[in-house]
Amino acid sequence: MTQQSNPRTTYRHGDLRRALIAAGTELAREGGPDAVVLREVTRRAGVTPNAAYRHFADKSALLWAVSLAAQSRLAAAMEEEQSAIDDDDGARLGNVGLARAKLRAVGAGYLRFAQTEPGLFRTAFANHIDLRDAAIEDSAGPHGRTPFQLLSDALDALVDAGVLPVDRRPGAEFVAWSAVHGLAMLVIDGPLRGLDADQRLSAAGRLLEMVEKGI
Amino acid sequence: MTQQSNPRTTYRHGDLRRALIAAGTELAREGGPDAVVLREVTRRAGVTPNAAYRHFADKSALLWAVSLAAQSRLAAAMEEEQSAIDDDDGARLGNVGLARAKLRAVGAGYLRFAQTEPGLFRTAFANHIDLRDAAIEDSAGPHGRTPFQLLSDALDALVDAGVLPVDRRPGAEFVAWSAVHGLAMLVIDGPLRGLDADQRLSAAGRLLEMVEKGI
DNA sequence: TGTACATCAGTGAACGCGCGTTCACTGATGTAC
DNA sequence: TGTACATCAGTGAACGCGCGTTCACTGATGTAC
Repeated sequence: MTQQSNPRTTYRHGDLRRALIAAGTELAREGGPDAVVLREVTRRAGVTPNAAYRHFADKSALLWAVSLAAQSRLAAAMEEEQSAIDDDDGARLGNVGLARAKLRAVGAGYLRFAQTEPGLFRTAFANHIDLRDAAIEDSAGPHGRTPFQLLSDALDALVDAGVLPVDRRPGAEFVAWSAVHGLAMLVIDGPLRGLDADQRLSAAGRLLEMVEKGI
Repeated sequence: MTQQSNPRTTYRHGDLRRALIAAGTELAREGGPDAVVLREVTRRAGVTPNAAYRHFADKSALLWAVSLAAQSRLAAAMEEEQSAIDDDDGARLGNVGLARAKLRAVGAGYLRFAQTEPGLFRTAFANHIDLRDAAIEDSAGPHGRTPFQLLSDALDALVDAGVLPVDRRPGAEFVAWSAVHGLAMLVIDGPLRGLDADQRLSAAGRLLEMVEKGI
């Protein structure tokens, strides 16, 4: 687990920057953004605290990098959910059904990630980062799309399929995102924590239904 | 501002518990839950740090009390928004319109509070408190209803008015709350921070519209 | 191919800080007689 | 009404802790000749 168990043979580390982000991500996974403590990160990387300053200006720069990594994993979870829709489904559902399914997958992936990785989820939103910023390539998933871009893509597809009127497209990502994000927050951190898996799934289904109907 | 400017003449404070909660609430207002630091709270109350231990078991008990106070203010903001609907409106809108307006006011009050008091808003949700717990009277607003109860009341009224089918009532608070909570979080803390007042208002309107249509 | 040397990633020790919490105490208040 | 006393809210001093950050350093690496 720790780098200590796999000790450096050389004086130099080799890829400390990556190792620090990895250790920080692991800490974030376990305890959210507050758990990303510089000294503990370096400890896990098997390195002196001050070594981190060769790679990051300060602690907040490190946390920022960890947050981007968390966003990237969120994007990956969303893509994964989408790719579970295979070609057969596509043929069966038709253009309209497929577009709906893709949007639903975006939301489902988002909610699944929040529930299975609450620490990373909270870290992704920790530093007041603007997720819409497409320039931040480190926050993208396997296919190079950020979480926000994946949502936008799905909404665009909904317009292309003729499901969503063009004049309702602007601003649609805000309300769709809000609904899904809110449920995620209430379930992992907030007053809906008590819900069991079934209740959560049904709330998620009900919510995605509301988004489809009300958007 | 500080108790120092209004120094105790007596050895005993008189109402330290209340004063500590007030100071803690002020700190939460300024910087969210992390700003509620025991030593700073006592400093503002003009009292030694250890004096707090006469009234709270430890720091987390103090933060809990502050969080309840924040929830109470949230409830007050929601009630305030509702009471802006006067009798004239009621007569004009009719039963159905009034029920809709009341629900909309719940959401609008929630969003307004999040935007004008982001520190308190975040503190209200800080300690993994179950907002549904009706027994916690300290979190209620002026009329003795908690935020969750106000939402439930509004949804019940929607059923009574025949707007919301009875069989869609169960679980409705989860999705309605999620949508509003999500927008609040994204706007105050998250990626929608950049929105100006107009954009926020329009996003809020659009969101509440989605809830009404999709619930 | 071998040696001298500049580079710069990581070391080791130390700093000041503010935190939450504990201890034995003091002295204002309200009550019993 | 006046005095003795128990109560307990707030004091003063101190603790150990882990944090982020800075300093002058060391020694592995890659490059120039």
